[in-house]
Amino acid sequence: MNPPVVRFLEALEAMHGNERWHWDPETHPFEVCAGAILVQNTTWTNAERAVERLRAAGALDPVVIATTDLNRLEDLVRPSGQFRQKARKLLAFAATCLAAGGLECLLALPTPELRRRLLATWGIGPETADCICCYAAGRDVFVVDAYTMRTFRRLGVGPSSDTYEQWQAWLAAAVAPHPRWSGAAGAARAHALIVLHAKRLCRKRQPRCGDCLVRPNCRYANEETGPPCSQGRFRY
DNA sequence: ACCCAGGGTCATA
DNA sequence: TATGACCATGGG
Repeated sequence: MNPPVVRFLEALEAMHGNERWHWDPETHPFEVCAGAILVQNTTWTNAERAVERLRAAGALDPVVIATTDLNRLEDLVRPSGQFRQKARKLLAFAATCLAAGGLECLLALPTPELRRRLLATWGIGPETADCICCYAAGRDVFVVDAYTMRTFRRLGVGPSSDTYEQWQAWLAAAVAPHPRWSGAAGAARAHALIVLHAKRLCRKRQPRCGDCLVRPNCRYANEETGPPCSQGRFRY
């Protein structure tokens, strides 16, 4: 276990614990999967528009997706950007579902096999696969994304080697066996908090270090040539 | 009028 | 295996 990392997560809980996260446990698994694909390299607001359009069309379902005309699908997911690619990615994921005997069967597979099948699906890479494992299948899998790497790099901690797998293993080792942050629920909670934190305070540009409880322990916030930190006028 | 966002694929060397 | 082009909408 890595105490500074655990303390960091506790601080995130204090700052963002009351915020709502767009994938609560009752979100339908297919909606989570579609969202994970549609949010690739875009903002959540754009992805959410596409999800709502799919919902309105009754297309948050692998069978419906698989039987929907490609042009129609492209039109539905247009607001998420890269709509031609993403329409094909949804089709490919729907095919993976059907090949497994349905979404429920796919998500019931053992984690290694589930991850293998997701990664073998065109359009699904490590991050999207782990997002689905964690939030749709409820597995003990850490999601590594741009937010995760940015916040931990700024904090001044991280794996020695800068690959996706190294970050993932480092995170898992950093929290285990802490009951609150390890395990499936812990991994999901930690990632959700990191995303909220990176969006609201630890932003790429104009980070609001002045509002951040972690500031005393953050390398980035205390650099001599300091980042442009705003002064605190933000309440928790 | 820029610039970039919670990636992934493909071509090239 | 490493790097870069490409995808494309919407918000700052």
